[in-house]
Amino acid sequence: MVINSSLRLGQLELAVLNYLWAHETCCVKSLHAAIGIQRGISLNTVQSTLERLFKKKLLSRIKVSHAYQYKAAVDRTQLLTRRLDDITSEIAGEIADGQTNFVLAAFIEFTARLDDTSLECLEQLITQHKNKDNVK
Amino acid sequence: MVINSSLRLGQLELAVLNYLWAHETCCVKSLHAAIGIQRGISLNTVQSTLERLFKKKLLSRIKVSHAYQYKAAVDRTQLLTRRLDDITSEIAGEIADGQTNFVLAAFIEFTARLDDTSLECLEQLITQHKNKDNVK
DNA sequence: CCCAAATACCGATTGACAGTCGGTGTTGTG
DNA sequence: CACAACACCGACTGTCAATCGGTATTTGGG
Repeated sequence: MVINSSLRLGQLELAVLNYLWAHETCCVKSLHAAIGIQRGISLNTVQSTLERLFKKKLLSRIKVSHAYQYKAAVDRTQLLTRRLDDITSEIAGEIADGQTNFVLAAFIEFTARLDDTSLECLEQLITQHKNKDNVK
Repeated sequence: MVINSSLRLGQLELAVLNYLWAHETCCVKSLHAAIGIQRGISLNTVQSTLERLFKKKLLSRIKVSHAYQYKAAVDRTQLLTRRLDDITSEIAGEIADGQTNFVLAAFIEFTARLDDTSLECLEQLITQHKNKDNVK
């Protein structure tokens, strides 16, 4: 019995998502051509991975004639936000009030390492986000 | 062959870390008393988990008479920062220049959900971090 | 100095899950 | 309506956390 609903993704699953984030939509065959062949894996393997991702609600699909057309159901930011939820609640146990500072500290720490302008960029995004709220 | 050096931690491992973050240092026995007994697991299971965490360099230990005294080798913020590295590079493939905006966006998104004052708090931390750099 | 209890360490087993693919069922289209 | 293209199911593997029994080791007391 695992309560942990944490969204664990394998390498192939991530590769599929990355491809779909860059290419909007595609079918199993072209995905296999794009990321499967170079890995020496069969079309069926790609197929299974797509089905797993579909069951996880990370992909949507519509049937076009024979084949499904797959599309990412979440974007990078959404998935990353979900993963942030996962790991912070793992590490914090519960995100209790006032216990969130270490999370923010890690954000700053991480952002500062990216490059020289990242912290400024983060500040701008905060300002933008506040304005968005006001407009609402 | 798995290149993925990603730091995956199980629930018991996390529980151990959480306990050690709150209690500085302790031995296997008291850890078992604190978090093992209520789970109905044996002392050996706790022991194995501690060893696994030690091998992962997440705990340090010193021998006091018979028993080791274990201590967290990383704090919450450090571990979270490492996990941030993991998941962002998973989701981004490579963190290329200029491709980091979605990460910052997720940080903002996540922070904004915490509570009303979190974004202000984040701004303050940014300012503090900048000042720290200047002083250096 | 040696024994027994406390403790560490090793190995085996289980369960979950991604990756992998063969085989079979289904379904449009010529 | 038959065939090709595709989806779906089931099986097997590898990895890793969790679990614990058994054995080696160490130390404090007699």
